[in-house]
Amino acid sequence: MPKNTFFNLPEEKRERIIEAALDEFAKNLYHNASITRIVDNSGIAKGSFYQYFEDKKDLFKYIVDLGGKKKTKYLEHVLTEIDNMNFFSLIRELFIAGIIFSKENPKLSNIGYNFANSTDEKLKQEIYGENVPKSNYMFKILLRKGIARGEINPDIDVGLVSQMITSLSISIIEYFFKEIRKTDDMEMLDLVDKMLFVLKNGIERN
Amino acid sequence: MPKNTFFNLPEEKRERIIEAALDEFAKNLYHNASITRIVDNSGIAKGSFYQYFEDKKDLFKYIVDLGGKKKTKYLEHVLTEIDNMNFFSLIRELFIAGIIFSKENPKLSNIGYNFANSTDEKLKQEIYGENVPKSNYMFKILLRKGIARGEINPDIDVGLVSQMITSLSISIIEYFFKEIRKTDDMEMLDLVDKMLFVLKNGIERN
DNA sequence: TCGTCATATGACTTTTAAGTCACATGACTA
DNA sequence: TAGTCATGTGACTTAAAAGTCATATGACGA
Repeated sequence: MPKNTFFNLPEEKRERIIEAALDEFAKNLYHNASITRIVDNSGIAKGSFYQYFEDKKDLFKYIVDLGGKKKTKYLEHVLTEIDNMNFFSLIRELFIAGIIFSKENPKLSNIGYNFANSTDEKLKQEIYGENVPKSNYMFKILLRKGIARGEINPDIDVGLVSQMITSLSISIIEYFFKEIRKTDDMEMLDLVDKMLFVLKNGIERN
Repeated sequence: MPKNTFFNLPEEKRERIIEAALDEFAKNLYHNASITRIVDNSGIAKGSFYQYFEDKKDLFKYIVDLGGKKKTKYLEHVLTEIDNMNFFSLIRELFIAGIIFSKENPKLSNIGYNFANSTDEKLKQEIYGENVPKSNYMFKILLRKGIARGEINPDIDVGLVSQMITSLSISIIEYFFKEIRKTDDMEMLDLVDKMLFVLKNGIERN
């Protein structure tokens, strides 16, 4: 947790520091990111930084947490509908919310994605603590509900398929940024629907 | 390219250096990996290292290339069958070959995977040069052939689906290591077939 | 006006890395 | 045997990072 001094700062200054940190951590993985550069780019003194944060990890955890909370905000309205919508509609809304989050918060999204994929398990433990994000787990629950309701083929391997969907949910964001970029939202919705069609029906010609 | 001195080394010593480099680069991303540790762990002097390699990048490129060539060896016998096998059999063999490569070369596989996922485009350009691996592209070709042969639903978005398959081909390796680990090969084949079933038929209950 | 306290500062210390270089070694040649 | 050349060496140089600390500032209350 940042120190009180950080939260006492005038908002404009706090934003400047967060912006510089987002830039730095979006461009560099944790170990390669430089506090010196963050400090230079936000126009504060090195010493001041350590008035606001315990250390580099403290800042990084703050940023990762910001991202997690913000992403949760994008997803939560979907998850309240969990008992009112069928499986594929839920997944559709989750994918869309995920894409919009990444579109509106590209740096936060990038930082979270890179960190989640990093292999430094010790650092992950320190940063995530109890809050390890497990989208796998969420999809497992949704799949089980879907099977119970008769929407999903009960013969599937739920563990494997939830991993597949997790991986597709990331993949669609990558594809979106790589191939579509400055699109109108219609194209994005079209992409999501195409992916869901494949997930529903497969690609074999019948 | 390593210098001639490196290739003139007795095999045992060369292997020691490669082993130490694999360890280091598998544990740490490029920027965080330490030549000093590689040198210590392989029992050679710092100065000797620079007799063998131009610099850190030279070694890393050599290791990444090793991985690429080795992986190609695992895949190439499948690709010679491209006109004799149907789409799903080809994909099946490619997935299996990929898993076996990762199983038999976990460090090389890890290094390649992490590097391919890294965001340092400048470094990627320097390391890959012309040889940027594009498994997407391979799947695109296979999909087009599959559509031409009437095996694949012609309405799919080939670009999107090839991205999906690329992502699944990585996902299955992750799942294999996470959930199955010390398996007999039957379990692995079962996993591949389950994933392919979903890709073929989707998960919706009919 | 004076004193106090939270905040601001940047030169400094320490650590760790990549890469260099003057010199050592030892096998093979004339 | 003497000389040469490829190879081996580790202390050294340079660079860049995280984190520290003695000191400065300035707002506010008495």
